[in-house]
Amino acid sequence: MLDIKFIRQNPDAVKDACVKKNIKCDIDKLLDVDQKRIKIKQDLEAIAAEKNKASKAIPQAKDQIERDTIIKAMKALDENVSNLEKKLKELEAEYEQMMLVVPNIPSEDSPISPDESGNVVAETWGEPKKFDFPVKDHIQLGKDLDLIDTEAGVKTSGFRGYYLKNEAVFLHFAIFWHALNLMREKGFKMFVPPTILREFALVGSGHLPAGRDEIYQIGNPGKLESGEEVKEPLYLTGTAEPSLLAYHAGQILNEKDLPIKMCGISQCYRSEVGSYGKDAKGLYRVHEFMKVEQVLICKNDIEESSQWLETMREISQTILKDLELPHRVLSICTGDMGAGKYKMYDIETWMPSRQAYGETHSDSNLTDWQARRLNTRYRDKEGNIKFPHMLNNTVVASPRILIAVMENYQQADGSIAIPKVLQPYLGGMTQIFAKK
RNA sequence: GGUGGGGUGUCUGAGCGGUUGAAAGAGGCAGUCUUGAAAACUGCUGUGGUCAAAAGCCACCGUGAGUUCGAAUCUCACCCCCACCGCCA
Repeated sequence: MLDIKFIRQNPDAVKDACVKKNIKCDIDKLLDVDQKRIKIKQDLEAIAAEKNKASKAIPQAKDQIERDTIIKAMKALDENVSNLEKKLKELEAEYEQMMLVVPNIPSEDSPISPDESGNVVAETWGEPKKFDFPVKDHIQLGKDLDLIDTEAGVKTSGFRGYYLKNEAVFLHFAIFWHALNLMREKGFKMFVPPTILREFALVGSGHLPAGRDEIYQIGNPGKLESGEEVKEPLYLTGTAEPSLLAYHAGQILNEKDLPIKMCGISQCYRSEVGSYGKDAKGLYRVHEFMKVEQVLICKNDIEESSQWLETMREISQTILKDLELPHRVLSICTGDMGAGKYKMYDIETWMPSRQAYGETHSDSNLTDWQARRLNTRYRDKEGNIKFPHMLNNTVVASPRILIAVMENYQQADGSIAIPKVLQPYLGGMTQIFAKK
C-alpha cells in the first residue's frame, strides 16, 4: 500500500507505475472516492463534536426539563447520521479495496517492459557443463535410481503430485541443513513458521487480494447458535514470507532493533491454476514443496534497503556456489515484478535437460509497501514513527533445486555424484547408484 | 469436544453507564544532586485522522453488530488466550 498523501500529491507518478507494471488501477477514481469519504467524515465529525458537547452538558443539567431539552436537540442531530454512515461505509470499503491494488513505484534502474521478455541478465556465474554422453532429465534419473515417483504421486495426490524417495530424501534435507547453517552464521533468527494463515497476513504481504487464485483456501468450521456454519477463511501459504512478516504486524519496533533478519523453513503450497499447461512433467512446477526463505525488515532508507537486496542475493548465490551450480541473475522488469515491488532479481540455475536456466530464487525489495499493509512501524532516534522497508528472498527451495543438482551431477554410468559440501550431511556418501 | 476464567497503552494492572484517552506502578526520555555510577527527587512520555504544520475537533480499551441522549463499562455473535477434563502426533 502507498501512502494516500503520496498518491494525492503525486498522482502522475502512481499512474506511471501502473502503466509500467501493466496494472489496471483507476487512480482518478481512487482520488475521487478519497475526497468524497473525507467530506462525509468531516460532516460526521462536526455532528459528533456537537453531540459530545451536549452529552457533557446533561450531567450538569439542573433539572429534568433542561435535560429533556438537550436530549431532544441531540436526537435532532442524529437525523442525518445513519444515512451518512451508510454512505461512508460504502465509500470506505471501495477506498480500501482500491488502495490494496495500487502498486508500489518501481526503482529507476528496473528495466521497463510489459512482460518477462524485458528482463535483463545482470550477472552470470559458472559455465554450463559439457557432457560427453547423452544427458537424462531428472525424471529419467529419478526413475532409474528410484529417487522420484511421479506416477504414484499423481495416483495419491492428483496432478503434479510426487514422491521423493531414498537418497533424494536425504539430498533434500542435506540442502536445507546446509542452508540453515549458513543463515545462522549470517545472523538470522530462525523460524519454522505456520503455513495455515489468516487473511490479514496474506493481505499484508500483498499475496491477497491480487493472487487469490494462486492460494489454497481452507475452512475453519465454527457454528453460530442458530446452527449456521461460519468459517473464518484460512489459507495455505505459498511461502514463509507472509508468516514471517506478520510476526511483527501491528507493532511499533525500536530503530535500535533494526534490521530484523528472519529465516524460515516451511512447506509451501501453490495452486498453480494459472499455469495448467506449463511444465506439466517432473518436479519443476509442483503444488507443494519446501523452502528456506529469508526476510528482512530495515529502516525506511532506500539506500540501506537497496544494499540489503544485494546482500540477500549474495547469500542465495553462496548456496549455489557451494553446490557448484552454474546460474545467472536477472534484473526483473517492471511488467514482471508484481505490484508491491520496488526492485527484484530472479536467480536462475542451469538445468541441463532444459538446455536453459530455470528460476530457483526470487529476491525483492518492497520498501514500505508491505509494512503499511501490516501496520508494522518503528520509532526512529528522533521519536518519529515510520514504516520500515521489507525484503525477501529464497534461500533454497526443494525439490526444484534437486532438478539442477541431479541433472548437473549425473555421471556417464547413470549414477549421480553428491556435491562435496553436502557429503558430510549424508554420512560421507559420494554417489547415488542404481539399486540392484 | 466439555466446563470455568480472561483479553485495557511498551509491560504489570485498576476501572464495570456521564470531566476516563483511561488510576497506580514498572520501563523509557530529560533534568537536579554526584568526581562518576547507583539511589533519591522533579518534569515529560499512546496511536491514527482532519493535515504540510499548530490550535481545535474526531476516532480508537480483542473484532463486528446492537441498546442508550451518552459505552472501556450493558446485550449478542465471532476471534483469541489461560486453567481443568476428554481425545490425540
